[in-house]
Amino acid sequence: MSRTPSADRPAAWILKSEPDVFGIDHLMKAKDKCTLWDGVRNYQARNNLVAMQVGDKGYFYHSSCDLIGIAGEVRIAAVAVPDESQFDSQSEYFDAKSTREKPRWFSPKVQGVRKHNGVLPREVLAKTALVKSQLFTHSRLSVIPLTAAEERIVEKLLVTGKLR
DNA sequence: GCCAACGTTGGC
DNA sequence: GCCAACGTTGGC
Repeated sequence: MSRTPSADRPAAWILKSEPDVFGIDHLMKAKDKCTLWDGVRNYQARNNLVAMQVGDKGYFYHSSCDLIGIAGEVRIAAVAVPDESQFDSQSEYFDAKSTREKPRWFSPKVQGVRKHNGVLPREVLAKTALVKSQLFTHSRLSVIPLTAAEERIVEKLLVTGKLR
């Protein structure tokens, strides 16, 4: 996986999580507001996690819940390291085909920046050009890159108070 | 709880 | 290498 600097890199990421399991509140209360983003077991999402660089911006997205949408902002605090849970036979994320020499799954360190003053609902995002983003075209992908134009749309919606 | 989308697995 | 079966995700 190459790490080409700036130009064609995403302007921001969307990180999905179920708030009942781990939501923005959990992140903001964590030590240093940091967590290792583990448990992702999808190759496309994995590739996105590995492409993340320190300082990258992300949006914390609540999925599979009452109020689906963007709930906060995060930043990447450290590049991805092998996801420990893949080696743990007791873990639900255990992967028997993964080895320490050749890990399959990786976890960047994600730090909470802020919890928004409400949730920017998915249905609001759906009314914008974001319908063309992978958030909508790849509904099951849990780690999603945003272009600069897409990020601007999100920022605008946040500023204009489309929160619920 | 249902179901569509879609990624993964395994038989051939 | 194809493709049917199966499992999972996630919106509704």
